[in-house]
Amino acid sequence: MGSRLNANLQRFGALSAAEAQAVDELIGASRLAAPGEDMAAEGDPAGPCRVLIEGQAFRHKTLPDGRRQILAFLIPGDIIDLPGVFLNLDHSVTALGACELGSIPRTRLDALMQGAPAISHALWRTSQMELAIAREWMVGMGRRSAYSRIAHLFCEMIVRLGSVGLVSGYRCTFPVTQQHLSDALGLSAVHTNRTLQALRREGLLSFQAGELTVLDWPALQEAGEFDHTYLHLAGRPPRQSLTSARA
Amino acid sequence: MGSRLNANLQRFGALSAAEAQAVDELIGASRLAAPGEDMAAEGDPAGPCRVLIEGQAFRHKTLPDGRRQILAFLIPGDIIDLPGVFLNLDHSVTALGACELGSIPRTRLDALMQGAPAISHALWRTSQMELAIAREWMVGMGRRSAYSRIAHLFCEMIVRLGSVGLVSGYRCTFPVTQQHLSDALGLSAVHTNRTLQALRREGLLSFQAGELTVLDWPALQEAGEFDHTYLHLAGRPPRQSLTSARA
DNA sequence: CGTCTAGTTGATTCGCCTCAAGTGTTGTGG
DNA sequence: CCACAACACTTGAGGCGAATCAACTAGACG
Repeated sequence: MGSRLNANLQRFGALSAAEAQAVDELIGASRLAAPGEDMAAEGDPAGPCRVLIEGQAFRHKTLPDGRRQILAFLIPGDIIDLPGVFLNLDHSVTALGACELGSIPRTRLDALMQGAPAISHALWRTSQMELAIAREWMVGMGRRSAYSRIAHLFCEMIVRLGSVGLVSGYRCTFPVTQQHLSDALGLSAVHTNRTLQALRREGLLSFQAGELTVLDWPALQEAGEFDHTYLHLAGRPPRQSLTSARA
Repeated sequence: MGSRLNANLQRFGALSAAEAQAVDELIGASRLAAPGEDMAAEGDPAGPCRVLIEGQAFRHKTLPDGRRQILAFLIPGDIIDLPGVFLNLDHSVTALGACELGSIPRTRLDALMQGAPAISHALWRTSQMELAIAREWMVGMGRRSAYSRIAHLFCEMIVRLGSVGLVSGYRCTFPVTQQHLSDALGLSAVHTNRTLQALRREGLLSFQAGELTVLDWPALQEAGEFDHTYLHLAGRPPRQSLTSARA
């Protein structure tokens, strides 16, 4: 369903029925990506613009000696190649679990960005939201403790996944290993492990086998100094469970 | 001179003469900001879109207890309010030295983003470049040592300022205190001080009174693991001095 | 069953932080 | 012209958070 893209673009404000339909028609053939597959690599020239329809992925840079920094997690509805549309890609994108990808022809995209102001604005907003998330990550890596950082990331994923209907009962799929978490937060795997244990011990969450369950949402937010406003999702922490297809 | 904006937008690719003129005519009245003045604060609603014509500034978030994270440095030609055009601002912007600001009416901006593909694309590229810089900062804060991070930031500023003609002889104005550097890099002021001393001791640079001079550009790049490609400036490290007005 | 990967644990080390003074410079008012 | 703030920078001492090194366990898989 391409309408995941619609769900994404309309998180900030509704599109008209015609526009929404135009968005759905954007997406051509979809294809699958296997877990761990590199969907894009550093230096790739501009190509088609792909959308993550199902599954999760991450952007990352890996240094020559193996150190890796994860830059963003992508969830259904996110646009993979927005950076690559205008500049050469300066990082890689790898699938976490199995992914389904949609593809938008460049000509169609260009046409809409020129001719459909509402869609163009929606694309701008998603791009600025990615920047807003990056800024919050910088605050975390620069100024927050490991404990806070981990809590904050989990809060963020709950709200983001919730906004596209992938959270129910404070539970969601987040198929990352502790090593992924470490690389996203700038920590060692050992320290991430111990800190995760502390979060579990305090009863804030459970996290195993790629499934995250928040057990004490207020406490987790406080631990992470989490304030959802930077996500610009009109204050939509998961109050009631937004049960959704195949959550 | 509004043409600083043109210099910025055309760093990636030329605009036609007519487009360049349209860009220059975008900017209405300019005004001055005093050193340390907050030019925008967290939570500000969308307003006019301002451009930094002269001087430098920085984006930052300050936490309730006083910890501060600097998110970006803005240099002449940079657009201050790009994040605020589409979403409420989630951070503050403060002048470093004295600044001159130009202002673009929203209606004019919207019209150009719809009607002038080349300008619209140039805006997209600047936005994606800001994201690219943010990503590189994440790599630094997550995975690089204090020594590397400082070196990297200085390399970045030299290349960015060089791309708008504000570097001559590997020397540029960068009016930040050690505290600013610390807040940008996620370090304590004490440690920044000691690490700066190391960089000076090794003869890589001099940095005092807001003026940066790179004494050993190859060594500084190596120390910072600096690879300019993420800046997408067509590999323009400052070879020959690009002397410029009032540099 | 061996092998692989993810997670866990302990011991040790170190990069960076915090606290606490002290220096130098600038600006300001008496 | 001299206190004296105010600020940026510097230096020393001590401590903690997180890294590193090194096993070891447990489940998944062929």
